[in-house]
Amino acid sequence: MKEGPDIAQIGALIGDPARANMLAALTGGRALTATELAGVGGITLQTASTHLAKLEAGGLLAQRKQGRHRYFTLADEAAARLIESMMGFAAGRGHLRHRPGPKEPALRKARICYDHLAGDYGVRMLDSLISSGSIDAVGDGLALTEKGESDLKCIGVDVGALRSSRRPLCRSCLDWSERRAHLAGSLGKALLASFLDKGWARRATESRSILFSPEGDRQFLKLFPLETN
Amino acid sequence: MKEGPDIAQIGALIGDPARANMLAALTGGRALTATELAGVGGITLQTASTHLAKLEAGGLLAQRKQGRHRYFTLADEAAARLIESMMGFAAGRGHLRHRPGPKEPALRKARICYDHLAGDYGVRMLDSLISSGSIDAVGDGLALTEKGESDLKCIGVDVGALRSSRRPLCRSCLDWSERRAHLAGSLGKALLASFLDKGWARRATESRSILFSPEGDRQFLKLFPLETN
DNA sequence: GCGATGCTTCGGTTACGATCGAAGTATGAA
DNA sequence: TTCATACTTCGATCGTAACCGAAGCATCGC
Repeated sequence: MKEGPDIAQIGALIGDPARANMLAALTGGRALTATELAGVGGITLQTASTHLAKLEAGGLLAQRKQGRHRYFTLADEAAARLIESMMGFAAGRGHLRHRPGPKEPALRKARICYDHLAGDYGVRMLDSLISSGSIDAVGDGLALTEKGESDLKCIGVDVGALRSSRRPLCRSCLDWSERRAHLAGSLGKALLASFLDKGWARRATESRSILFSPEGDRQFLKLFPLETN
Repeated sequence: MKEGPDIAQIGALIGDPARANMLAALTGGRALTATELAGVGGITLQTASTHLAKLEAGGLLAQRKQGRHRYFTLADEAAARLIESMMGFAAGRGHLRHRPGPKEPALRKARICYDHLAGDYGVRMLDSLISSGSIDAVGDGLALTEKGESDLKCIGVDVGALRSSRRPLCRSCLDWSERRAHLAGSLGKALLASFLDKGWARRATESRSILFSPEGDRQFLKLFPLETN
């Protein structure tokens, strides 16, 4: 025994409620200050400071000093994916932080997941891309097809530029509210960015919700129709 | 805030060293008794009993009563993948339970990861299957090709039977010692089973190592040659 | 039936870490 | 320089949960 990686350390880091709340908040993709994170954790600034130091030492967070503020984000995509996968598992086992029910319908409809679209709309988008033949669900993974590449160009997403990054283009991410996969990876990020850019939707200020305008809603639903068979 | 799944609960479950050790031991795929798990956790039977009850309540473990023994396993593949992904993350951040170095070379060479082959040999096998065209690494996932299906039939792995199960055929799993992917899923399981079946290798009794016989070693290396370019 | 083994439950101790008040450091504004 | 804001470090308190000894069930072998 005593061989292999030590999962107890990160487990313990995530295992504290205040820290878990901060991590969950950072899943929103925004950089937050220590004071803001103390708020979401429900603790004082001093306590938050020690928590944040521990999370950073554990490799879960990264910080960037800017003036007298200190902005925290999840350390990288690996950290984000770990938190997301824990959320998926927890949701599957019914470990929820609130009484179940439609507490936050907006959140279930569309929200941000690190940097891409999740919730009902996220799942619908991936389903639609697959049924239209833009994305191949082959084996356990996702791959963009040639048709998909040209279709996306029409919406204004330049796939070529995305390919140059080291980050995978398509990645499937388990949605905790829908219990199904939605599209992550640099393509997922670019798509969400384009919706925001077009003014179809905007980020809520206090929550992870993505709020679609009536017109944006119409466009989105037209662009990603549901399979009808 | 307070929306979404509660990751603190499972985090705390995994965060205790004794529990983490037990979970890591169960990654070996074998069902273990409460007494055995108390041993790997370094605690008394009473303490282990309460830990195991908590892990089961949290949905991480399943138990099966057999006579006066109580056998524990990871609850399902989702639980196993969660533990594996935490191991991968922990290893990437240098959180190891022992002083680094070649402590357990056998373990790094070949070991069991829930139910499939991991370590150097596991990574080599997947690389070889990809470069021979048996498996397509498309997008972020893995898919068996027609060539692969017929090739595997020659080694005595019946892919048709595997397809009928709900479990995905190919799945990539991050190897914590090699920091690269190896093959999981029902195909990964079937391949390891066939090696054991053929007598090429056997499981170590006290560790997660897979021990290849000299002849098995030869056969394995011949069957899965390394790309030489 | 009896004793032995495997495991659980109970009770009490103990230690670790989360918490906050208070004081200290750094950056910016005036 | 002085004051204010953002954050860290120190010190002390306090609660929770890990832990084990002892006792209680359940199952097996005889």
